[in-house]
Amino acid sequence: MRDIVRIGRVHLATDGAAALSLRAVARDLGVVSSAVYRYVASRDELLTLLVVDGYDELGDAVDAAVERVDRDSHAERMRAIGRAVRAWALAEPATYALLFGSPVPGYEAPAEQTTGPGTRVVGRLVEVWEDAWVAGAGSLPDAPVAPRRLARDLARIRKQMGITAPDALVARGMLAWAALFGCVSFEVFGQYGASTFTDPKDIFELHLDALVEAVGLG
Amino acid sequence: MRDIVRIGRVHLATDGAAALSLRAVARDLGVVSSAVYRYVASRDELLTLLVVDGYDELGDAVDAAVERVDRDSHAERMRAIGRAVRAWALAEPATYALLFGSPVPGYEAPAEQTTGPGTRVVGRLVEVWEDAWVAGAGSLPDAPVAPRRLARDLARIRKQMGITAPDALVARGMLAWAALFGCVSFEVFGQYGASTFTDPKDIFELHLDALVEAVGLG
DNA sequence: CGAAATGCAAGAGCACTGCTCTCTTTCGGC
DNA sequence: GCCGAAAGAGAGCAGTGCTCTTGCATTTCG
Repeated sequence: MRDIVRIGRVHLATDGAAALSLRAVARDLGVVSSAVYRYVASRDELLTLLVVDGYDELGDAVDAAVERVDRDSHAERMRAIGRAVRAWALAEPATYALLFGSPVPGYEAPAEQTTGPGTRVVGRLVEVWEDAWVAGAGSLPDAPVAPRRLARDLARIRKQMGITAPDALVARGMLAWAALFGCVSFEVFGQYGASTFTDPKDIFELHLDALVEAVGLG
Repeated sequence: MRDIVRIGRVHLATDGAAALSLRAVARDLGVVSSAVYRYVASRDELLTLLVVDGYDELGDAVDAAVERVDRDSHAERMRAIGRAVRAWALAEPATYALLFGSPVPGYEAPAEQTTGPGTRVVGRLVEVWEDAWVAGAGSLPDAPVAPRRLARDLARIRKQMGITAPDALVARGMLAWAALFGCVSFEVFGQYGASTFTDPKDIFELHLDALVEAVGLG
């Protein structure tokens, strides 16, 4: 069982998500294909196991990185999260693609199992921003955001996550969140072009600075 | 031949990229599978045709949108590009996923055919920023960017694309580019969560404003 | 201690996939 | 009318996900 996930991860890293074959996993396990169906209901369920596994690993990496930084250094904590996401994504591109790339066709990750681990990263980000806000370290206006229905949506989000930070910070946070994964995806998926940068980390650090500034932690 | 691409697009939209089957396309075409191989060398080549097709369609959509806006309204031109990308992505999620999502396993888009159409969107963005810069409409410092090797990379990019705008604008432009696709991907791939926003366009417009501001066109 | 019940893996089989090969039909130019 | 090129048909190979039945252990119960 544990072995199935382990070998599945190897295949995922080697051949990618859509090429994940239960038969091949069974072969590597030295067992016939029907035998693994005793432990895993379907290929999709194996995919779900790998999704959860990936979210957990990313979450652990982010947790470890953020805890190494002083709790009062809000900007640096945010940078640590960004760097951890990027480093993990570059180390595990196939798993990253499974989590944040195009959905695998015909496969829908069951929400009850994946939303928990899936929100760990954004949860950490929100934690940092909220900390900065209550410490008075932010520099964003606390005026409510423009369209009223959007303000209502943001109010609901604030309530759900227990945030006291104002609309502008929540909205900017979502942008920074999406932008962070946009940058990482561009780099992992090679959208920038092959040899554009001598060291891609340079431009990432610059972007990270801009995102820190965008949420008022400059 | 044209029919193959046409039906391929239908299947792409219906079942997704990895489920694209040459046999199914042949069936819909009322022809046996081997007959399709007279026109398309492999499944990967069909995928490449669809990639080029998708880039072209997105490029056309962006071109049409940006040309409807006055050439001097730089911020509004940038917004038009962003809106066009989002609208097209939501209308053609499968093709969008093929272009900007996880790479299809075992398939590498041949650069010589795809880089041309693939750079149309970013080319338009660069055009807008460069226009704004030469018109003196930007509000970004023109100090060179921090690490020297990054400055060299950016200088090479400027030369390649014929840009006169300073490092800071080029770097911020790349961030805005990645952030734009990050936002769109989050929305198309459902990373935000299912029913977070009453109208997702609200938050997108807000993010668009922030990106316009980030490149100094606020 | 022997028998029954249970757990687990094997193997065959179905329908599908990409792709290659050979055979046959069809159609246009001379 | 004929001949060659073009294009579809069909069989076949190796792979896939998944189901079902069979057989072999081990464990539990009478």
